[in-house]
Formats: sequence, structure tokens, C-alpha cells
Amino acid sequence: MENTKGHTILIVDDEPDILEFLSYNVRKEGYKVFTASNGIEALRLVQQINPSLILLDVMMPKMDGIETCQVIRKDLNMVQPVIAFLTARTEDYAQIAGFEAGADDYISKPIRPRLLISKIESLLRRLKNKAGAEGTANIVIDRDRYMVELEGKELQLPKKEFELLELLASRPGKVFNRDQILAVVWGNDTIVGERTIDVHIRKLREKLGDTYIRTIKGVGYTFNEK
Amino acid sequence: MENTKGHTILIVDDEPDILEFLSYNVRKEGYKVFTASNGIEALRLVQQINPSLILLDVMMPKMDGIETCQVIRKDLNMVQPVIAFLTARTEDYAQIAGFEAGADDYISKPIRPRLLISKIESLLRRLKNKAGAEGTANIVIDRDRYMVELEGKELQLPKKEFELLELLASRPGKVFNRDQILAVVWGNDTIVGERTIDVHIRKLREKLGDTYIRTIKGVGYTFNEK
DNA sequence: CTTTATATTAATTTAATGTTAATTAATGGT
DNA sequence: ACCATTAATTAACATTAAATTAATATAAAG
Repeated sequence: MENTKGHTILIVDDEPDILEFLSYNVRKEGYKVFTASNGIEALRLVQQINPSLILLDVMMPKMDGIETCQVIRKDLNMVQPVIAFLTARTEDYAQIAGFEAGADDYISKPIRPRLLISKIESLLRRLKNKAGAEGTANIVIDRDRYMVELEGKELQLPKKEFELLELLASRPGKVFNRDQILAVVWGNDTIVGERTIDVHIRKLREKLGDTYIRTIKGVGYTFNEK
Repeated sequence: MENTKGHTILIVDDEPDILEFLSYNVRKEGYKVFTASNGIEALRLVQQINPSLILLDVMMPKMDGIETCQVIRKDLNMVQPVIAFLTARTEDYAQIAGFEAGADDYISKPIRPRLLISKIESLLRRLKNKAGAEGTANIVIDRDRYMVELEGKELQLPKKEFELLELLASRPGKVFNRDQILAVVWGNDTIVGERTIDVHIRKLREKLGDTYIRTIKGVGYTFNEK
């Protein structure tokens, strides 16, 4: 019963060889593995097996990974799985689109089994924390009102600050690097100076208190609810 | 006595999954929740349970949310509940129809639990003020006469000003951007200069006092009762 | 230590909106 | 049809909040 480590993993890729390679390696670790070879198939399966984690190829015919991910994230009835994208190293455009779609991580091809397993474990650990911390969530972002409610207090923020906070708070705990932040909040084409993000972070910290946004030097920023 | 926070909430939606999702989340907060899956059913229930708040899906078979709302609002024997519409994000503001029907707010799908709860609380707070004050909100918009009643004073407004105010006041707190305002008040096709909206806002502020309409720079305008 | 990344603060620029007045378009009465 | 009024729009300019940059200080990593 519990030789499956209690987790179901869905792997989605259109190349049969990769699919086999991945599922073999993941199964070997004791997880329960299902596979699908495109987005449509994946969506059908997801309903039935309720996976903890989905490894999702980005480039697929019919319905690509990003779209599939979006559909899953919009389904409010589903216990939300962790979703990791499988991407070729070159497709870093997918990084940005992907994360707006709600991906939790990226695993780039070619995939090395050891690394894969360790990522899976770390992702599942995060899932556990997510579920546990659910009750302590403390921030509400109301895009209609352009208003943030933090610990009961309402805060009116200027545009950029709001959008920056919205991004960070959309996935508490996830670290966003500067490029990602620039891409989403400022747009891919705009060029701004080196210190622009910092200053906005500063202003947010002034208003929220500086316990929420943490700097991870050399990497990026992350929002954490208490 | 007060383990229900003293409020009964009725949720109406034809999709069982959404209904379950919503009622689960609202119940969890300690409210007493009833559900109905269409307008007819809702109307029957309303008589018996006297809800403080109704969350009402707009698109439903048999009797849609707008019609249901109208019927409730016309019933003079009923202690009038707060009514919030559940709408898909795509159904645009042209749905001002809903407001003429007497809705107090809109909540757009997909619905995020924390946001939902915070909106419910804010709506119930408003209800309390309503009851305590006089029994009337402090702005009444009379489309037949193109007349606005604000804090007891009647104001005759010219067409554009009226329609602009009507839009803003239709969702107190919601920020409308310029495109939305143009689309609804001027019509999608008409082209007007950059300062046209501002001037109308100016005139409204002159007449209402400038505490009601707030500018959120880079975003839009919002109406707030207070 | 030295380097590199980020923090902080103040100064500056920019973009959005505010304001007023002049212009044009509608409306209404005689 | 004409004038008088009111409304709507445009145009020119002012103001201001917000965004950005610049300059300098700290702090973490190697």
C-alpha cells in the first residue's frame, strides 16, 4: 500500500521514448505513475487519478503544456497538483509564459534521473508545506479594486507596486528572479535601470512591513506569509 | 447562537461542483449556508430562510440571476438581502443590466476562496451600516429621470455625466479604466480626445463634492460611498 | 579583504491627470 | 429660422503622483 510513497505522479510527453524513460525511473522510486501523450489526454486523466504532481512537457501537439496547465489551474474543484514543466534548454520563453500559467518548477531536458528524483522529492515536500500552511494565509489581492488586504488592513498601492506584489504573492514561497519580474510587471520589451526593482521592493516593504518579502541574494525575491 | 456569525447566506448556481466548492468555503468561515441550483428554487428558499446575503450566478437555466434578483427586489414584504452576482470574467460591464436589477456587487469567476470571504465580509459590513443609518444607501440612481439622489439631495445631471456616474457607482470600489469607461459611456467605436473623460469627472466632482470619485493613477477611477 | 549584489535615500524625470477657457454641437422656445 | 441655453468636446497649460535614475551605503559571498 505505502510502497508508493503515497503519491501519484502524472507524466505528460508526446515522445514515447521519453515517456518510457521517465516513467521507468520514477516508478523505480516507488511512486505510482500514470502517463499521457498530450494535453487533452492529460486533462481527462487528471480528473480520475488526482495526481500530486504533474511533469508536463511544454511542446506538444494538440494542446501544449502551458495551456494544459492553465486549464488545470482554473479548475477550482481540483486539489491543485504541483506542476513542473519539462523544457528544452533553449525554450526559455516558456519560462515566462509558464509561470503566469501557474507552474511550480522547470526541469530542463536532457533529464538526468538523479536530478529528476531529487526535484520530485523537493516538490512534494513543498506540497506538504503548502497544504499545512493554508490556514495561515493572510493576504487578499483584489484586482477589481486595486487593493490589497493584509491582516485585515486595506492598502491602496500604486500601479507598479501593486503588480509587483500581485506577482510575488501569487505563489508564496516561490522565488522570482529579476528577469521574471521584469517580464511580467514591466513587460518584455521595456528597459529600466538596475535599481528600479529594488526601489519598488523597498516601497512595498515600507508599507507591508519587512517581514513579508525576502531577498535571496543572487537569485531573486520571494513573498512569504507569516 | 453566534457560531454562525449571525448570518445566513444563500448560494445559487446550477453547477453542482461550483456550488459545493463555494458552500464548503463559506461554511468553513462559520456562516450558515443554504444552496439552490436555479432561480425558482432560490425564490422558494428565500422566503423561508431570510438570508442576509445571496450569491447568485448570472447564467442559469430556467430563471437567470438577473430575473431572480428583480423578483426579490420587488417583494416589499421581504427584508432585503444583499445580493452579489457571480459572473464569468468575460461577461463585460455591459452587464450593468444587473445593477438596474438591484445587485450590490459582482464577484467574477474563477473565484478565489480568500477573496470571496473578504468580499462577503465587506458586503455584510455594508449591510450593517445600511440598516443602522436610514435604510437607504446614500446614493440613488434614477435612470428614468436621469437624476441622482445623494445624501438626500437631488441632482439633475446631463446625459454623459449621468452615465459616467451610473457606471462608476454601479460597483462602488471597483476601479474602471479609461477603456472601460469609453466603451460603456461613449460606445466602443467613438473616438474622443484625451481629456474628455477628465472633464466629465471634474464636473461630477464639482457637483458631488470631491470625496466620492477617487483617481487611481495609471489605472482608472473608482466611486466610493462614505 | 575584495567583489558583487542589494538597500537606501534623495533627486529627477515622466506620464497621467487636473483645470480652465474657448469652441462646437445639440436643444428649445418664440 | 433665429436666437438663447445648455451640453459636450477640444485645446492649451498646470499640477502632481508615480516611476525612474543616480549616488552612496551595506551586506553577503567567495
